[in-house]
Amino acid sequence: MITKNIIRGNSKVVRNINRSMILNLIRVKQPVSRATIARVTNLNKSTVSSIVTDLLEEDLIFEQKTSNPSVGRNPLNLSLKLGKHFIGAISIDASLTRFAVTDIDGSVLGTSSIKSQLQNPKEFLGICSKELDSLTQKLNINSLEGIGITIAGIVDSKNLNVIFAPNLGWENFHIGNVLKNLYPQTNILAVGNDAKCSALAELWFGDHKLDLSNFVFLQVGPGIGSGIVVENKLLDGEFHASGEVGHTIVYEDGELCSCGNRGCWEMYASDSATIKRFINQKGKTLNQTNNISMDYIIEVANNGDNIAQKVLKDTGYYLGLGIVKILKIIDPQVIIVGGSIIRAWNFVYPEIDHIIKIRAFYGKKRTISILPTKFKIRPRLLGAATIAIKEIFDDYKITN
Amino acid sequence: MITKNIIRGNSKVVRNINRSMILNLIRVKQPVSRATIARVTNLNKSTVSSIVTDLLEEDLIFEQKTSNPSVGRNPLNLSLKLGKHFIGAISIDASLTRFAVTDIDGSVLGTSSIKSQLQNPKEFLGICSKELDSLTQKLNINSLEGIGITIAGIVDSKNLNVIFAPNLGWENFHIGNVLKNLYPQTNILAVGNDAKCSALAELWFGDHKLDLSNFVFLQVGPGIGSGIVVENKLLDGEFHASGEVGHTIVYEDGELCSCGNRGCWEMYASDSATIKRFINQKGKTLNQTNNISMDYIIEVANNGDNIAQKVLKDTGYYLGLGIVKILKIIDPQVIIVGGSIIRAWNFVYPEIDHIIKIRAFYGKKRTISILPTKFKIRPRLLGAATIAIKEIFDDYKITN
DNA sequence: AATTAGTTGGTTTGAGCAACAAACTAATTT
DNA sequence: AAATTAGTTTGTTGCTCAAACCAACTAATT
Repeated sequence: MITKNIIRGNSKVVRNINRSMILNLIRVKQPVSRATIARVTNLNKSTVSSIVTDLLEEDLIFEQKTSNPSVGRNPLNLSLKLGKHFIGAISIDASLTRFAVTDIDGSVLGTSSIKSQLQNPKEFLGICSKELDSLTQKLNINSLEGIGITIAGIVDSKNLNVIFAPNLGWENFHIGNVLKNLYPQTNILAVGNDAKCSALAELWFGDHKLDLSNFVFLQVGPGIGSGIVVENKLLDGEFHASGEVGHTIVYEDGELCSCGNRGCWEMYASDSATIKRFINQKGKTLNQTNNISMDYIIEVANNGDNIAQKVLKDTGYYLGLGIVKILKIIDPQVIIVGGSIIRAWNFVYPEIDHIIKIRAFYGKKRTISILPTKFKIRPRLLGAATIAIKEIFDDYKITN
Repeated sequence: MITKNIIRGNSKVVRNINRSMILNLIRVKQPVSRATIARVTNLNKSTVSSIVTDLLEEDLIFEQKTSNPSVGRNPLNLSLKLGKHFIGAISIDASLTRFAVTDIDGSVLGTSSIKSQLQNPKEFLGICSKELDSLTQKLNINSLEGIGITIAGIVDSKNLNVIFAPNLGWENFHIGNVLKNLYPQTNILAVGNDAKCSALAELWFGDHKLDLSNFVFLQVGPGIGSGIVVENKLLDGEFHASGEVGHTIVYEDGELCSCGNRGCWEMYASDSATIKRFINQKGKTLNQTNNISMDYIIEVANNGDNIAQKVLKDTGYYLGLGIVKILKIIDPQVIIVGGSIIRAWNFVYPEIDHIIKIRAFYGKKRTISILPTKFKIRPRLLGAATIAIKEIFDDYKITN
């Protein structure tokens, strides 16, 4: 229904919209002057000045003199003020739970990690909160402006509810209530799916040269997940389950998957699948098979191991099969890939590119970039920070 | 980039947002009173009155007395005013071009059709304009408020440019320029892809009980296309090519497709594929094979023909294969299907449903409806009207 | 070195617009 | 007549906007 989820306009909303537009502009284009902001936003100079005054008072930005090489009065450069507002990020995985404290520009101030203990989610969140507090204290930070958590599973981010996280064994867990108890003072408490939040992290803190607004983040790990961004917004899905690409079928009657079906994409292109193929093809030449990792395969491939190279190339081919399906349905600008596999990009990418060239754009004059993520820390951990930071910067937007 | 495509707020924008919110509310919930509008929109009563006065003056709505069973002054019911503003709709196909004139509620006042002559697109549009004019005159209508056109191909709706329409043999045809010449007086000239506009038609004029906002319209014809609606907006795609599902591969190394690849979905689930399978399985028992149509197959299936029934059931199975892929990526509320195949729904649907139950929601407690469209005229023709009507009703929206 | 014109950045002022709140009128039931 | 609901009128508030203004700089001229 067209009348759903529509927000009425009034002067306060207008102010918030313009405020967040200016704040985001400063974040992305910093340093930037009031005059430039007025030019690119089409807002009146006086309006910009008024909002900038507010932002300065809120300690979100600061002003700095510059020398302009051209004529005229020198602009006053505006930039984000760091060291004032801090964010706690938690990424919960089946095995490991990672922590980070970041500034509002996504820069990481410190990290730590503990083993996940998932039997009692409420209790475990208490342990997480202690770990995050100790990390915060170690960094001499008094308090956190917001806390973001990413989870490998289906999450209702609006109602802070973990709907279904089979890898964690959690189902219908109202994480929001627990968080509000642990952090009664903290205004911003945000939870999201790991792949979706990784996509958000790319949108907010990824390579700005890419000018991302429509793209897919593909998370390749033990399984395959994705986050789809359409016109700067996450595609959430009616039941918060969009982008569950790992179990799309690429080979009818293919390999049996844990989901009960045959031929799921992640039976071919995930890390588990790559490792399994490597072990199978190596046969008995391997001493022990139980600790073969992606890192190991990539290392021996780089050292000239033919089988490892073949296995990685095949993974590239399999990745391509699924990526083409995504391209045809979503038609994104770019696909960004995260996971161990990107460290084998030299083996993997040519295969992906090849299959895309054959299959994706018959008759159409276009190409697409498939790029590895450039983040230094796990995208899902930066994603946890992003989903909280987003609430500081983002407000309503006007679209058509 | 987050700062792209953002519109600044000011009082004019606010007025337009609230105006279109109220107008759409009247359209969907009519008849409805000012008081009710104020309640559901949270707008102030006086604001509602002011905007309603404007809409009455513009002849878009009218007022009617009612008797209220409860206490208090009786509300004045507001409804859309019909018979004032008319829309011309054109749907251009490889073989046939259809015309309709509709009112602003999407009700069809008259239709006609001509053979498509696609060699010279500019000339053909001239012929179309004459046909539409004569239909308009026949209906005693003076002028059209807007004209909408749907095309089987990739269309840049913003710039009114047909980028690539292989079935029509058109490429990079700036249809907007031609239209502006033919209709210099008409403010609203809109062009779109047929499947996408069919989805718009479902959003605007489909079954309101469904409360659609996230769904996929699946167009099954000689090929398979789709239109994806996310939060009441069409997913357009970076190159306007989203939803091109017909050439996603369902069988690796399957049937050779005209696109050069093997195993494309439309080689199995389209009408052409269904007809081909019917002819093959009937073998030499058919007198002539060149005029076998979907209608024929459905008719004999209803009359008990086992092979026809089997062929249609198989089409249902194949449709299911591709639908599951869409579900996993988009996670819509509903999928609405259009095309001849829906007249065989009793044969087709159980197969679709069966494969979805097996494949789509492993471990998750949910279901999804796959429904046939309920429109009386071709969805793509109503879609052509919709894309023009949309411009009367829709303006900027505030979202978050 | 001093002066003046021109240019650009940013602020102040007042006008205009739209939503809002509160007080009002209107019409109906109990 | 009292209560209730619908819709209008009036004055206020908060926003953006336009234009005039001040500030600070360069470039050209004296």
